[in-house]
Amino acid sequence: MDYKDLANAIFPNTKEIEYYKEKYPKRDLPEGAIVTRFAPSPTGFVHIGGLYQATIARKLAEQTKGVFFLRIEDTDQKREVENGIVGIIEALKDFNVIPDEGMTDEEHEIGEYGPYKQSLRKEIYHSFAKDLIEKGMAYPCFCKQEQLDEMREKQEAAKIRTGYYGVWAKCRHIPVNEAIERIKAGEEYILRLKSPGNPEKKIKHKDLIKGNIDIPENDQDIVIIKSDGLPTYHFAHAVDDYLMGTTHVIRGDEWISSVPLHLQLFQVLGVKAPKYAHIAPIMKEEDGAKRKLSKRKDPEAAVSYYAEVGIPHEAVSEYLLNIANSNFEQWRKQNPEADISEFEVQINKMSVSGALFDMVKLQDISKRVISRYTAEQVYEETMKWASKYDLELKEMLEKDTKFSLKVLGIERGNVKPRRDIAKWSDVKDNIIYMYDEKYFGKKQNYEFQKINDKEEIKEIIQKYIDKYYNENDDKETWFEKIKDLANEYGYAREVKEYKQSPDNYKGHVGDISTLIRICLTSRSNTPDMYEIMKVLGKESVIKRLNEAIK
RNA sequence: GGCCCCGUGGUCAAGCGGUUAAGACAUCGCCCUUUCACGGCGGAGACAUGGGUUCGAUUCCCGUCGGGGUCACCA
Repeated sequence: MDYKDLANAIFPNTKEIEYYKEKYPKRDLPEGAIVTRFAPSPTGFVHIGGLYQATIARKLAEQTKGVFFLRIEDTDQKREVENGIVGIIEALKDFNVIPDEGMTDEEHEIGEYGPYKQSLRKEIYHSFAKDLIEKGMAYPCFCKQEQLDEMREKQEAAKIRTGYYGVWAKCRHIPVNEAIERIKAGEEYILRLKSPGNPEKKIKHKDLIKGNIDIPENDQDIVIIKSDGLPTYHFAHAVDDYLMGTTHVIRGDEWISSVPLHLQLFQVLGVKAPKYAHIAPIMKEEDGAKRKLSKRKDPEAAVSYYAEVGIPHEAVSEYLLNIANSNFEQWRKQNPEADISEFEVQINKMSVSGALFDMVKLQDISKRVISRYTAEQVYEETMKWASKYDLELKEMLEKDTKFSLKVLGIERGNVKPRRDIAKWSDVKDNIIYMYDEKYFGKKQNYEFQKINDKEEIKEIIQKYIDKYYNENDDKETWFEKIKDLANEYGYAREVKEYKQSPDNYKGHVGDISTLIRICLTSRSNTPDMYEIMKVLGKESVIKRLNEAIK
């Protein structure tokens, strides 16, 4: 009895690994092409850090005319979530991260290197596991969970390294014929790697982001096939990324400590390992301590959050690129109109330590992005958002599209566009006072400023309506008239005049226009008042002014 | 605890033995301006710490401190 018999006892009918090696030939790609992937578990939830990795991976593949694929890592059935795959695909799509290969919905996929869902690749893993057993590099382990726990306790008590290795790896030394017998007798088992590593020695690993790191070799006999027949992450990673021709593995740096194991796996499999780029996580500060953005505690950890509050996906992508390569900012300054697909990501410029997530900065970027939009784009995007999250806003906007477009177009499209919308959820509060149906019928709270004497207000506004306001005036005339009005009531026509000799005046033209602004909108801060009056139209303007002095 | 990574203003970050230590966001002041937003100008604000190496260290080495990651039949 030898390893071959053992292998056959465990996997009586699997294909030879040669079969798979031929089925998935080396990819025919130009020199230097990067093949990479995003490989999430199908929980439906995409973490901002995951999107970050996927964004980088997507761009790297694109830049080198390589391939970016989506692989679903569903080897842990406990974590399965219904429609988890679609959730991920949709989330990626929202941010314009489109895989070249991989799952396209819960069942379908594109690409020649599939299946792209690990649970469908069981036989493949079995073939490779069998090959390892034949070579004496893997073995069945019959240890029960309790035995493992007990072992750990002993190790902890003795203050030595925990785990299944060396003398602790009891099943490693079970004779082949005994193992076969126990398997035939129906005893439960899993498969472990017979690690050839020596922790006294260190491997030198050159990470694309972190640079040189020396880590002790792995000597843990980790499990490669679980009792449900599915592989562990580590084994699946090695087999899949070999077969799928992955050249670069881009993943979170929590994986860095398993690099020795992974390298060893590729080594025992006798295949070339990919290059690794370990990305620092996106962190959050809480109570003075840094920690990873948490799925449970931080709503902003989920990419869906940004859609919910209405931050445009370009803004999120820009922010992510900004964290990835700090020269992005400079590039954006030089190419304000360019599409972000034109920006080239350099992996070696990525930060080695985790950045704190900065919502303020994101919103600043978002304001910039939105300020470049036309009124039509703002309308369209806001409508998209509102129809999901704010029906009142949707109704308000679509009731009179032309009017809404005019409202959204105020101080937009010029050289210095307004920069006051960071997210679609800001829009409503920004413009609601422009809508008569929302404005009237509600008690307005006029917070008068310098001019707050009721009688004086009444007089001034009435005078403005009767004598000065004309909806056909051009901006210059319109403002001249406000100056005249100011003058008539003892307010300086020019602010400068007033500042030179404040004793001669009750105030200046600014006080008058502020008064009109408040009476018109019930707000003291608004965009350009001339434009507002134009958009509102005569009827509404007069009605509003009258309402204020009622 | 073992192993690994990291440590430049509040935040993100340039820097790679000699710099007045960039820039962006935030903050403050001034200017522009009928308010706000925009824009312009300016201010404050940093190399965690102790030892080396060196003519010279933010840059290189070691220790300390601090932060993070990882030690599963989860990924």
